[in-house]
This record gives sequence, structure tokens and C-alpha cells, in this order.
Amino acid sequence: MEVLMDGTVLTDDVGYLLSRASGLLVRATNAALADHGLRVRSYSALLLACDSGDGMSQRDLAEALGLDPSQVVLLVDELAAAGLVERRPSVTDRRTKLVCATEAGHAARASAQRAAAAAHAAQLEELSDDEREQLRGLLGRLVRAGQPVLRG
Amino acid sequence: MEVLMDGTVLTDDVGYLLSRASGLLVRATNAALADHGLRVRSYSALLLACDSGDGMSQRDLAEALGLDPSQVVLLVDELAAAGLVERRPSVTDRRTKLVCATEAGHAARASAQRAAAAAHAAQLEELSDDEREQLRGLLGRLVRAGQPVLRG
DNA sequence: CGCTATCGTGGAGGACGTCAACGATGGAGG
DNA sequence: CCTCCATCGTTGACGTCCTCCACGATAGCG
Repeated sequence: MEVLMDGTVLTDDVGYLLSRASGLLVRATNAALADHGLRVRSYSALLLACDSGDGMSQRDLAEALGLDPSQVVLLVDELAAAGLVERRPSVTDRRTKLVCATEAGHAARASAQRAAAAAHAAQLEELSDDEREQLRGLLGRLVRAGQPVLRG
Repeated sequence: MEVLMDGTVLTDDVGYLLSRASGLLVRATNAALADHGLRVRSYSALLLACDSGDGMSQRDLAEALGLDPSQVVLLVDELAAAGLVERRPSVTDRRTKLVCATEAGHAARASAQRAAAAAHAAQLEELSDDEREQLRGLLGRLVRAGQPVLRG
């Protein structure tokens, strides 16, 4: 067991700060994405669908997003209802449905990404470029250590 | 790949990593605190109640936790039902109720803190002490920048 | 052909976030 | 003193999110 001085003061606890910082950024990004009819959840799913050219199984989507597969159903339903993605049957496995971004989906992604990046930058303006990179590196290692199978 | 734009790849997005890392830590800490009948929420509130000797108004609790005051009501109800805190009337303002930790509350805090710190350390073992400190500093600045009024 | 695993889907239940309203109290101004 | 408004705790409503369990359909293996 190591030095456990973390958390003696709540506002200095890494977990507390992580939760608060995440909440602040999510809220700000949700507000920015509202104009585009998206939320962080659906926007993230749209991003993944766009970036995987051939489409992405809902199972892989769930794993990449850290969600339960049952949540992905509603998420894809919502995106499909908006015409941003479509479910295409896989030719190799008739159980899986590949989530593919439509042309409208790619267009929405482009404009939504600008809005998200703006909110993002506003929320992170406290940090310099180097510090942002530092933060990203540290968080990336934490996430990959806690969630071993992570594509990318 | 040397892409420097945030969000071009979802798994490199600071917001995504923040949300995932926070979720991982919260889940692990909740599991560790379950044996003590606490969750991260109630544990955090208990910490604040313990550390403010004279007690803490529910309004200040809400602000410190970043919650809506209405949520604090149920939170304190739960802790009070478990005998860990008690609501004492303020002598200077009869509207406010000061949340004070009982002796059982202080005891529970001590044992729960060990469990929480263990889960904490396990989840953060990927990082060195220096890096943890770095992370804490960066997150602290983010939170304080986004939530100007924050007291220790 | 069975047996087991996986994929998408649905539903139940709880935790959580947000907002609006209320009674009780405090504080400032006429 | 009395009136107006702000604040504190509380309640309720509504929507989002998470977790788990179960089902039909399909895959893969022996």
C-alpha cells in the first residue's frame, strides 16, 4: 500500500476532480451540440460510425464508448431516426448490424465537430497546449490501463 | 500520427478520456465503498461534514459537491438515517441546518476512507506519484476555472 | 444434430441531473 | 412596524443514464 494522502481533503482528491471536470466539460459540450440536435453520447457514436468506413458493429460501439450494448440500441435508433446513420447487415455474420454514417451523418459530424471543438477549447482555455497534451497523455494511460481492450 | 486537433480521433479526445476515466474511478470506488454502505456521493458528503467541525449548511454542501440543493436533501436524509450525520439548527440563521458528522460518522469515514483509497490507488497505479500530482494540478485548475467559487 | 456463445433487442429498477414551486426565515427600506 | 424580496430546505416532476436479466436469432464447435 502506498502513500494514501489523496483524499484527505475532498477538493484535492483526484477522483473528485475527475468527476467534476468531466461533468463541466460534458455539460458545456452538450449545450454546444444542442443546436445540432446531438448530445455527447450520440455525437461520439456518430464520430465512431463516421471514422470506421465499413461500419461498426453495435457491440464494438458499446465497447468503444464504455456502454452497455442495450444503450447502444437506443442511441443508434435515435441517430437512424435523424437519418445520420443506417444499420446495414453484415455479410459475414447475419447477427451483427453494422452502423454506417450516411452522407447527412458525415455532414452533421463536420458542423457538430466545430461546435464541440469550440466548447472544448473554451472549457480547456485554462491550460496551455503543452498542458492539454500532458493531460491527454495521462488520461489516456489511465483509461487504457483500466479498459485493456481499446482500439486505436 | 501527429494530429494535434482535438477530437479528430474520439479515443484521443480529452472530453472522452475525462468521461471514461471518471467513470472507471467512480465505478471502482463505488464497489469498494459498497461494503461500508456508502457510494461516492454519500461518502463525499460525509467527508465534507467530518472536515467542517462546526457543521456545514446544505447549501454549501451542494456548492462544494457541484450538485443541486434538492439532491443534497436526499443525500443527507440517507446519511442521517444511517446515523452518520445529524442536522443541527444554526444559531445565527434558523433557515439553515448544519450537517454535522456523528461519532459513528467519523468512524465510518475512517474505515471507508481506507477502502476508497485502496480502490483509488489500484485505479491510479498506472501513474507515478509525480504524474498523479501533475494530473491533480491540471484537473484542479480546470475545475476552479470552470467553477469560480470553490472553497477548500 | 445438439450445445454453447454471441449479437441485437427489450424491460425493470435504481441512481442521477434539471427545473419549478412552496413554506419558513432573514434582511433592507419606507 | 410593515412590506418586499432574497435565501434555505424541501418536495415533486420529468428526463437521462447505468445495471442487470431475459429473449429470439444466428454462429461455431464437437
